[in-house]
Amino acid sequence: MTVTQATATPPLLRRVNAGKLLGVLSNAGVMTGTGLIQATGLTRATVHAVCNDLISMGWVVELDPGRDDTAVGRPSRRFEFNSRAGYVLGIDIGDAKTTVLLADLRGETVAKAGRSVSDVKTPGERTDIVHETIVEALASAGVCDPQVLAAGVGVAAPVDRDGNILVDDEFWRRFDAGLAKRLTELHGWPVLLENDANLAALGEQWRGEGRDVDDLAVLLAGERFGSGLMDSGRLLHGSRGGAGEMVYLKLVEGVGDTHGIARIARDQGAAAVADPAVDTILRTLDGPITAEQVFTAAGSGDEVALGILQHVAGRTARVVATLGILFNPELVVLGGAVAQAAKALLPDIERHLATFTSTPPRVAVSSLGDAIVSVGAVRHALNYVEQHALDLNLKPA
Amino acid sequence: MTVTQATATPPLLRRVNAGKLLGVLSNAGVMTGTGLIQATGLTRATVHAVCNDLISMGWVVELDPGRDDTAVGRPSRRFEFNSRAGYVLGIDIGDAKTTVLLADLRGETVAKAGRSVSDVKTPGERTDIVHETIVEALASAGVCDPQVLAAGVGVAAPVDRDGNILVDDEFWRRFDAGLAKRLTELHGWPVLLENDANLAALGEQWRGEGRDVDDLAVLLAGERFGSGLMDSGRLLHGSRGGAGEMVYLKLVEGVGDTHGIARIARDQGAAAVADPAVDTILRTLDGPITAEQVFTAAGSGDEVALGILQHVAGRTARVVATLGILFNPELVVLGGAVAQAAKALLPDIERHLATFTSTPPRVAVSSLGDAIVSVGAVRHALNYVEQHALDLNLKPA
DNA sequence: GGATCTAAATTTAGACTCTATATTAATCAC
DNA sequence: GTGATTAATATAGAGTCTAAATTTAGATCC
Repeated sequence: MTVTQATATPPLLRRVNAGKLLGVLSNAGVMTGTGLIQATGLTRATVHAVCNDLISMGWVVELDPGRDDTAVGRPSRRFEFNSRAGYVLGIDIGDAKTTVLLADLRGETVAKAGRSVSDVKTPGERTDIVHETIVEALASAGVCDPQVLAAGVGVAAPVDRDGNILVDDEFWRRFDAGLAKRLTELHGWPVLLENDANLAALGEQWRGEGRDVDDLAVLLAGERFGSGLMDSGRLLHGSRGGAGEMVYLKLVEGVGDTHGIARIARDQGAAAVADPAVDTILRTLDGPITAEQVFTAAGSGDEVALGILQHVAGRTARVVATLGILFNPELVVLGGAVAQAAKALLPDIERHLATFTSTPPRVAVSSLGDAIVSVGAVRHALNYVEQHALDLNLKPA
Repeated sequence: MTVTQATATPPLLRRVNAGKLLGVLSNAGVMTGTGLIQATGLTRATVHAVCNDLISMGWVVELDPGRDDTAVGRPSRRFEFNSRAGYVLGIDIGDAKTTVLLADLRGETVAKAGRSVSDVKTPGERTDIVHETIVEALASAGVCDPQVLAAGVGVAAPVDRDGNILVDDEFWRRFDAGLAKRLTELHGWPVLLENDANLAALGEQWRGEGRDVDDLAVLLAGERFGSGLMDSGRLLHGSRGGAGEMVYLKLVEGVGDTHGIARIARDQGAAAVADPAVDTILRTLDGPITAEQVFTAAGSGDEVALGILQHVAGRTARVVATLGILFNPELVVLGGAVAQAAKALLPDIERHLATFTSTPPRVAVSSLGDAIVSVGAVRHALNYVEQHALDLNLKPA
């Protein structure tokens, strides 16, 4: 048998150089030809050839010639990454709320939409709500589907490296398996599923407390503990997407379950009120006790509420300690609904933490608020776009 | 200012293709030109050009032309990875024993040497012993230092991604910091430090129970628990090399410290003997109780010893559970001195494990015995060689 | 032994991308 | 306008690849 030889000419070098140049341009501002020569080590001829390619593809725009550094000589050609060459979506499908962020290719938010979902019954209903929210976000910015290059989607379930949701529960499997496919059918862009805590870690590293930190854990600490783990800038998934799963907490002394800060505060607040022997401001409040009320009461000096927060701090410290010791992140970021309130707990958490390990991680509170997952989802989509930039066809508005 | 242009022509494509071809050849047997064309997708002209390069560099040898598949036509040129183009060392510097493995570039062991070290006092002494063991291994195979391309070295301390040992203890820091530098001075080859449990994970994935497993944890379970974690084929290090550190076990219910299987078995055996009310074969044995004796006694039906092993199994299951849940490996391999004995505990461990998680990892016992770290160290060195192959100068014997 | 067949090696031509250098162009200062 | 300066453009040349034509080494058949 005669072997037929390879047919297509892979313009490998050109591809490599185009990727390199696009990388430089995408996280720098306006750059001159000379600047690119210095940044990439390539020749001027090559830089111009590649830039012309990138311009014709739509990834780069050329500005009027001008001068940045010197005031003499022929003005430089000036190139800029075309951050409006396309858009990405960051979608957080939470239990109670679906959030959609539309961002340009620099990650700047262009539009935002949200829907609170109280009681969703079927996979179809859920998908519909997500779809509506997306349509709203796109419409408010005047962006149409063909301009969207990818969507990152965070779900509260294990997701493996390939974006497959892996849960045993039949209902959720049907819901989630259908979701990505359905959204792609409806809109045409690729849907990249990822675990919500993992996206939170991406978000924190990108635009949160974890900038320049490559070994990072994010602890979502609201109703239930969940964690996203990043080692050397890479998210951990484990074999079935289960990395970061916190069920082991039931084996941890002084923790015992995966209940988060809000839940514990609320439960203990309610328990205190239920005991007539306990004296606390909380009793004077209407309706069922909320976590916020406990934090507020502690802020105004209520001894019982303070005691609850002490307990919560100790408990949280144990959770952080286990993560900190086994994974050795440089930083653990506390996120979720309670993040801001948890700021007051930081000193206590750090104090407890020091009793568990002599090399504790830094602990910080997320400043991304409830956008922590959707911001990470945007980053996830951007990563995909950067990876596949030279294979994507950009469509003008 | 005029920008001077890049000077050197980087033969990037050729490098890429050479790497690709070398990769194919290094884990295949004899290959024909045609076979390489099919494996790489390159043209015959390119394949031959690159092969000629690799032959002149020493990485590949050409055999007499022959035919493998068909019996007609012109015989093929036949190429083979030159597994004796150089050698690597895998060194395990354990508490009690230093083991040195000399392997060829396919990883086949060529020589082996070991030294038991009872009481070493100074960093210098330790280095001397390691050096002696290396010299012995090299001599017994007639290999000289210039033929050695790299050495992987496992130590029982945190090691970061760059091979730096990070311990607070001043003594160990001096010892370890000096070690790599000193060995390189003495022998000339690069020394790649890595944590011993991490190397164990590399070893298991390469030649142990973890073949074809990319998400893997190795639990060294002898005297003290230690773990090496691999996610998607990559070892975890954490920010200060501390990933896999087990001190969190002091927070785990039913565990409480990092004592390993051997230590617990021995301690509980001794405690049983110390209690005159307890009836056990162990009492009839001379000298202090050892872990082996407890396992043997259990094998012969001693109730007390069986009870101890039950306890050890439950305890180990908790350790495996925490790793399995948080990190979600496909497989947890038990390694260390007790590995073979622990085989008997597997059913019990798995039974307990199922009570902690509904998706437990597979659990297996290492078959690499006390070579688990040194085999991993060989793999670590081979990884380095593969990575840097085209930059290394091969020296003939 | 010589013709014939096959598969692979070798040769040759051509395309592409890069570097390096020479030439041209645009702007400012005087 | 002239000269200095800096960058763009054009040109030449070196490498590396693909693709197609040609040659070669052995097996088979008559």
